[in-house]
Amino acid sequence: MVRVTRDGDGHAPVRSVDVARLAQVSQKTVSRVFNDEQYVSDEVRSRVLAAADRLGYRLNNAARVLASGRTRSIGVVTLGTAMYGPASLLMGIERAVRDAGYTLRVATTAEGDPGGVAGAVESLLDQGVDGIVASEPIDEGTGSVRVDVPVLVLGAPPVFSAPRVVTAGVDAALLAQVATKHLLDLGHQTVHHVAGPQQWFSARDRLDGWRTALRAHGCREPTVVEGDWTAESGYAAGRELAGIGDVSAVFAANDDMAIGLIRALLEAGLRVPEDVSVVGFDDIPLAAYVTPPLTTVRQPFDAVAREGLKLLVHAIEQPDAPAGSATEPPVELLVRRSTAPPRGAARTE
Amino acid sequence: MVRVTRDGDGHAPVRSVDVARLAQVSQKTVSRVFNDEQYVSDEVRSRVLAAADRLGYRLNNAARVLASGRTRSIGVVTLGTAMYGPASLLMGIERAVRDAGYTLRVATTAEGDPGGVAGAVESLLDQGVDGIVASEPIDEGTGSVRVDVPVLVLGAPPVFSAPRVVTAGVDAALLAQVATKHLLDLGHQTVHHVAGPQQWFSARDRLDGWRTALRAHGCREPTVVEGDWTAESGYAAGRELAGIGDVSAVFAANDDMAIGLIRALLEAGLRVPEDVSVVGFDDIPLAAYVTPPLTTVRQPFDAVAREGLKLLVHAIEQPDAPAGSATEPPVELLVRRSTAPPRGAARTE
DNA sequence: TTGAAAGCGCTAACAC
DNA sequence: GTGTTAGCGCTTTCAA
Repeated sequence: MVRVTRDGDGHAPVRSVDVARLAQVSQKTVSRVFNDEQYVSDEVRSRVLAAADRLGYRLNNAARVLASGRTRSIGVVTLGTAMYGPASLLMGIERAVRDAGYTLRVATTAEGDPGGVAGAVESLLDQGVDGIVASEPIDEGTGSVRVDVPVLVLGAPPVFSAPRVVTAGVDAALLAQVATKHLLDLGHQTVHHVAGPQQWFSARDRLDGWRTALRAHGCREPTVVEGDWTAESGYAAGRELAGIGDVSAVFAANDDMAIGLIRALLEAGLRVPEDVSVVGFDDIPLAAYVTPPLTTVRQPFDAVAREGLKLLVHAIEQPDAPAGSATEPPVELLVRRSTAPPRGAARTE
Repeated sequence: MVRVTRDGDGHAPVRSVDVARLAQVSQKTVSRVFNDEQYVSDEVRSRVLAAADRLGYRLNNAARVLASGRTRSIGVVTLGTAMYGPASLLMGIERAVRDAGYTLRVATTAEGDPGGVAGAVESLLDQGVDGIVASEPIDEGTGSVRVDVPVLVLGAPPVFSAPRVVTAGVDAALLAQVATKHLLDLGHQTVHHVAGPQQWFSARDRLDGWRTALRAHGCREPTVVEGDWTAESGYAAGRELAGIGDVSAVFAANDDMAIGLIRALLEAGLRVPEDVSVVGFDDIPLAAYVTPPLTTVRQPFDAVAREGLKLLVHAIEQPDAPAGSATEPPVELLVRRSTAPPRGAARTE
């Protein structure tokens, strides 16, 4: 199913001088018009625009970048996956970048790709960007990468050495704590945890939050089962937990794993939430529609991207001004139907 | 949660002449080394590399693009959403672009954004790209956009006027037909359809495939319910269908809507698949883990992106050679637990 | 195998 | 308000 259409070629490369000649003005005036500079009379402006339109003129970006030293583009390093979290963050970044008047360059890293983040950053730098966004970089233990443009790190500590490193992100530990506390408040003796891969900073934060909540309630801390964010790994974790026997509440580090987990519990003959309560993390669009509808905490990806980018653009455009700070987005716990008080209420099993 | 680190600045802009001076060669020789051209002795090459390394030299991309007229970058126009389909396609494109030795520029359109695709294409052209990928452009009825670089259209007819327009995509109609036929073969009298938004070509193709299958079996064609790809709209469609009464099988145009649909059926007291069978479309990673596990057809996003990009790169690099053609990916129907023979077997209700 | 010269198309700094 | 003059840092001839 492939069609190919051949079409006229031979386009004459139109430059600003050509437009200038036709409009009977200097080349610089054309430049002024196309940069929305002041000091151009309306009459000249429209003459230039008309000429440009007639010739099909388009400003040459490479020449502009070379002459000005500014690319007006921002590069983002992200994990090359369609998983809801990373993809949402990427889309939020794209929107924010565009709103700020920049263009976007993307470089992805595969998980396990050695020197992935560092390599991706190098490639963006080669392409020429005014700033870089590292979206949920995983811990590669590479020490730090030297970069000469401002960097925004989303969802991780500042692992770069750059003129300016700005970080933003939700307080994942706090969200995890809220999720865990919800289960504890329901009366569960303790809460098991299906964690994300521990090279991810956000996975560690969630684990920390879970642990904090348990300690605050003086609960014993069950062994953690580690997944890889996929529903499949959640399913495997679910089989493992179903085998243990005394599991009454589980906090999964993301919704996908929570859904896989629930599936495994169901297949093991356990009902959710009657026998086991499950809380997820992210609030993916499907969370409210799976069976049972999933209780979870929301990650405000858009807000994080927007806030972070504001800081980055500030660092790019006012290199000497102090950076502002991102406002903390509100915590949202969405209680749906996958959680309930433990069986037999206030009775120990 | 924002930390800012201030770091040394004052980087001297190192140019190839600086490297040349230090290595005691001409600037052109430095250029040769960095472009992996031949006719450079090993000794000179290593001297240049050493000098470049010492100075921290990095080739200026804008200058290179300006002088060569080639950007070695490809732009992609995509819908700015984290939905599984578009996001998967984007990730597949990114990988394919990188493998082909190009860099990626992204421009998104919001649905309903007037002149969205055309505007996004313009912006990519302004940035300078050697080729453009239109990923599932929706029908804007804008006639055609004039572009002077090759264009790859994914999942839609060639709506551009360009030197070369190449299209690739799965045969959505065929997949939809297979999905529908599966239900019919199970013994269902007819199959209802929850369609995607009809400005999407792929939504229309799925509708067409469904219709074709029904006709081939001589079935009556129930009224179509149109959703917007979200689980929420699938849920709404489910409530509507549950009200009808004689629905025994439904083909949803994507998995998200199928999941929302199932939720609504369940809430209306209908069991899936005992009372109603449901088939989705996409095979999202969660499909196998929701309850009940969803029968669906798989969209091979990666293969489509890879095949399409091969054609695009070919069109960019050999403008005069005939375009090859994409090999059709195999159709995959994944029968899971959301489909079964109708209640009461071969009996009309 | 290496080098010299001439732009690529624009913006910046300064005149008028 | 508008024009002039220099580059930006590279690749492309063409010589040597």
